Amino acid sequence: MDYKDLANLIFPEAKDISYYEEKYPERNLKEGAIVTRIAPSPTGFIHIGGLYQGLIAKKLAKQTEGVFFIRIEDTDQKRLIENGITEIIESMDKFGMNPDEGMINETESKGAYGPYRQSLRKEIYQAYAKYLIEQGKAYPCFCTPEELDSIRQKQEQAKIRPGYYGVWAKCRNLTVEEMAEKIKAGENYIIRFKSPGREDRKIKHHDLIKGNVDFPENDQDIVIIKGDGLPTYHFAHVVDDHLMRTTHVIRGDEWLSSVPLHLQLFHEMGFKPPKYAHIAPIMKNDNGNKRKLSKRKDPEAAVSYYVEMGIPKEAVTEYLLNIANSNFENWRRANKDASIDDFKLEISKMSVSGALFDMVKLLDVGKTVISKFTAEEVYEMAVEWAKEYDKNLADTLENNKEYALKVFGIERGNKKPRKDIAKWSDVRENISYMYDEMFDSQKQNYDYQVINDKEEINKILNLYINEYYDENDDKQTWFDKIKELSGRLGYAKEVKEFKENPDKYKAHVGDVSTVLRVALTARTNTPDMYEIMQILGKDRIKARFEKAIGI
RNA sequence: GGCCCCGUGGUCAAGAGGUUAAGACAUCGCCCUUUCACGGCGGAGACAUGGGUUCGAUUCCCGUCGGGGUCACCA
Repeated sequence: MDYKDLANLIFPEAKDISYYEEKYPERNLKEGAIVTRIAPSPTGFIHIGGLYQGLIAKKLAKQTEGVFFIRIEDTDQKRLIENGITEIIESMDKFGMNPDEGMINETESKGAYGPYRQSLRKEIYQAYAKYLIEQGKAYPCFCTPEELDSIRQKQEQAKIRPGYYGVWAKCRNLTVEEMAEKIKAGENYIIRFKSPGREDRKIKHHDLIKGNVDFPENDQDIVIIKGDGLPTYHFAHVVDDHLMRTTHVIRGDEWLSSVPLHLQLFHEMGFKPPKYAHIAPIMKNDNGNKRKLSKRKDPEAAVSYYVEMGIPKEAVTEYLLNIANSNFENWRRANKDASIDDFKLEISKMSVSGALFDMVKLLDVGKTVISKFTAEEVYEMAVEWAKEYDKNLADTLENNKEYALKVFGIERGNKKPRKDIAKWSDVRENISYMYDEMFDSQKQNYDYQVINDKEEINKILNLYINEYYDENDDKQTWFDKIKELSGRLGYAKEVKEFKENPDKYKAHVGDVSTVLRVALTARTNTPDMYEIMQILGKDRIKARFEKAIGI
C-alpha cells in the first residue's frame, strides 16, 4: 500500500490532472494583458465593497485588453440563498459591470474556462486533491469536530498557537495502511493539506497594494476537501485561479493573512502563483469606531440601496474610483466630458488603509453627474427609476414628455447648470410645483417671509398679473417690470438702495419677488422664476395666485 | 492573546529629509444688479505620541498609544 493506492481508494473516479491542464490552456493574450475576476458567494445582495473590487478588477482587465470574469463561489451549501446568482449578476449589470466570461444566470455561463460555478467543479478539485495525495502532500483526516475542539481547548489553556499543525496534527502521522483501514471501516474523513512549512521561518510577499509584507510560513494542515466533497475556499482559489489562468487576484484585504498558505499551495501544486492586490475595505464610522460596512447594520452596504435611492450608476462609479485613486478628481476636472473608461487606474496609487464611506460626498458627485446630463437623459433616467419606485411620478412624466423636458430643461445645458438633483428620488420634490395635479394634491404652506400683510400680498399679486406680466417679455423686460411694480408700491427697486436707506422703503424688490415666488410655487427656493413662469403660462400663473390668495 | 497592516484638517487624501504642508467634500464669510442651486474670492481647520539618527524630521529607526484585519469542514 502506497500513496498512490491511497489516492485511488479515496478518489477512484478522478481524472489525471493532465486532462484539465490541457483542457484549460494558457490564454492567448497580448503581452501585459491582465486576467482578473470577481468571485462572490451567492449569500445575498452584493456588497458595495464587492462592487468596488469588481470595478477595480474590471478596469485593470479592460486597460490591458485582458479578461474579466465572474466565478460563483458556492462551496458553502449552508449559506446559499435562492436566486443568489441572478441577484448578483443583475446588480452588477445595473452598474455597468458585465464580465467577459462567467455565469450569466442561475445555470448558464459563457467562456471556455468553465464551469464558473464552484459547486459544478467538484470533480476538478477532487482530481487535484488526488494528485496531492499521490505525492504524499495531502492526507485524509479522521478527527471529529469534538476532537478538534478539544485540541483547541488544550492549546488555549497552554497559551500556544491554536490549529492543526505539527504534533497536534494527529492524522498526518498515520500510516497509509492505518488510513486505508479506517476508510474501509467507513469512518468519516476530510482531506487535509500536509504543510511543509515551519512557523519559525519567514516568507516575503510583495502585494500590489500593501507593498512588501513578511509573514511566518504557513504550517497549518488546512482542510482542502470538506466532508461534503467540496473544496474549501483556499483550495478552490488555487485550483480555479490556476486553471482559469487568472493573472491578478484582486480581493479584500481580509485575505492578506492567508497569503502564506496560498503561496505554499501554489508552490506544492507546481503552479505559478498570480499577483495579489489586497484592497482595503470601505469603512463606516460607528460611534467613533471604524468598522467595515456591514450587511446587517448598514443599508448603504447593499448596492440595491443605491438603486432604490436612484443614485446614478455613474455617480457611484465615480465616487468609488475616487476612493481608489484620489487623482481621479483632478482628472475629472481636467476632462469634464470624458468617459470614465478613459481614466487610467493605477493600482499602485490605491490606499493601503480603508476609507470611511462618505454619503455626503457621494451625493455631491451625484449632483455634478446629473447636472451634466441633458434634459432628455434626465427624463429617461428619472422615468426608468420612477417606474420601479414611484409609479405615480413615472405616469406624470410620461403623460407629457414634451412638458417634462421643458421642466428638466430649466437652467440646464448652459455653462453653470443647476445642481439641485443628486438622486432620482429627489426629482418629485424638485418638480412637483410644475405639475398642477401634484401641487394641488399637497397641502401647501405659504410663507411670504418679509411681506406679510394679506392685503398687500393681494395687491402685489393682482397688480402683477393684471397690469405687468406679459408672456412675450424677455427676461430683462420681465424683471424690469417687477422693479417697476416694486417702485410703485413703495419698495426699493434695488436691494443695495434699500440697504443704504432702509427707512425710505417698505422693503425691496427681492421681497416682492419672494411674494411672487411663494404664491407661484409655495416655496422660497426655486430655480429661475422667469423660466418657471414661461413654462407655466399666464393662465396657470393666475390660477396659482388665486389659489394662494384664497388661502 | 499571537501574527500582519495602518495612523497628515470633520471626511477622502497629495506630499517631500529643509514646503507658506496641495486639492476635493463639508463648514464659515463676502461677491455674483430677486431666492435657492451653480460659480468666484477669502477664512477657520492636520502631520497620534515619546525617544533616537541628523545641522535639520511630519517624512528614516525604535517604543507607546490608537485603529483595522486574521487565527473554521465560512467565504
